[in-house]
Amino acid sequence: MLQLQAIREHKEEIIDALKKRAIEATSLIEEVSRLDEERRALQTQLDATLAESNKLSKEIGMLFKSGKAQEANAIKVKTGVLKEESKKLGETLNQTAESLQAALYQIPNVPHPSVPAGASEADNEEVFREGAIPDLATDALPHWELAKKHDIIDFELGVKITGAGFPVYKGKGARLQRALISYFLDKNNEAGYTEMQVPHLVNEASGLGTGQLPDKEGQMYHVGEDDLYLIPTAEVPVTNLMRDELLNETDFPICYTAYTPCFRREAGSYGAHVRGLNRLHQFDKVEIVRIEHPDRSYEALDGMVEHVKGILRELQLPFRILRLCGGDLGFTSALTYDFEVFSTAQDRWLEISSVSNFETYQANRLKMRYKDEQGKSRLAHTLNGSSLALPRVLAGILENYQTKESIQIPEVLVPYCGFTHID
RNA sequence: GGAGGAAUGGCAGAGUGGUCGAAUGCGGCAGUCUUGAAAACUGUUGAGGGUCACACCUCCGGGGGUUCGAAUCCCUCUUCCUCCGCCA
Repeated sequence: MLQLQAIREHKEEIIDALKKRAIEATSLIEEVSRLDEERRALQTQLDATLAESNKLSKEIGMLFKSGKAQEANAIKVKTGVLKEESKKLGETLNQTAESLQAALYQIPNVPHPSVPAGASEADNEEVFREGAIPDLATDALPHWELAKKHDIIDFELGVKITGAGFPVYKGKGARLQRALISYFLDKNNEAGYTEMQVPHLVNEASGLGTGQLPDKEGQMYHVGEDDLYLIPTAEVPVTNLMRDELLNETDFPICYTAYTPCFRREAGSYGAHVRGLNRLHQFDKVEIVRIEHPDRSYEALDGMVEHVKGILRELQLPFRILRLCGGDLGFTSALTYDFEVFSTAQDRWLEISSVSNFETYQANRLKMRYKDEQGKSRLAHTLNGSSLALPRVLAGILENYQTKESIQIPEVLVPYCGFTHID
């Protein structure tokens, strides 16, 4: 959620910057401004009424104490009127505040100056590329066929017990998954991220805090009976750890990493591009989250990008980094870098990590603040990134490391797996 | 699931229906002392709205009610603690 003060002070700049997202926000922003002014006017009116009422109440107290009950009762008539008045004003004020909130929820974050304008992923900007694309045999297989050939992932079995998009990992497939999780967590720990184990279900307040609600409830599994949501990413529980916290400057940076399964309904996405591991309802991911001082958040973002780079280098997977254009940028993000691994057998790039700076957008909803040198409370910056998402890394490994008869295990993973190849 | 108790500032913890945004301690900040630090002493220190700045308003877990007036009384929800039941 954008800060009202920012909208008051930089209305034109914000409207202008949002054009990069290929949206025209003028009317929404104007609506917010109007409601904001209305709300403040009502608040002032209500405050004055309450002030008057408070004053009279005190007088009544004094009069009763000195035995002047008759005078006191005379004033009571006045306070009765004021009470009616403030009740009405309060109701109008609440309605206006709710409308204001609703309008604010509809405005996405303002893109960072470096974000290229654009309507779709076609306008994303490649900023980095590394790693040789392996020269595979012409009959190289996509991962879903490799998975079947080596009997390491069973999609049909998942369909039987749950439904499409819930694969069952078997034998060395399952062990490779576990190896990847441990390896990622170890790398993140080494880089200073504190490992956390968090709940996989969250309440509504958490979903609102990181911005999955109120807009994207269709993407989350909802447990109606208990009104809880299955997490679509560890970002939600981990970032919400600091919700409603008032931090000190010396607390920064706060760096967390967590492994969790992620649950996504992915309503309406079917077809060839979602085959195999490309898009799942349940998948594993290791996430990194940072809470930063506003002055250092972009430095931190660069650090996170370098960190993820280092992991992909060790895995020796060919990858590229994209700076997302406005149209492809997530609703809450100010700047996002996507990492993509080249899947040789599918001849396409697969997104495996997304590293973002949300600036104060999430912190504003989360009421995540810190005290600055002057003792003023200010909003912190939140960042997160996948480090890394398992299925597509697995797809990349299977496809890029395949030989005629087996799949080699990347060297760094061998100590974690306990085997050197899958045959 | 059943029966009791509790929820107060960054933390701990008092609180009589009006003078309570709230004692006290710890912590934080500033100062005195010191070569410096620690200790001690002095002062200061909740959050949000609003204002150029004041004024003023709101907030004692959430919501509602009683009252001229609620941290304090009532209802309700949530959470935590104790006991019982069930149980990985």
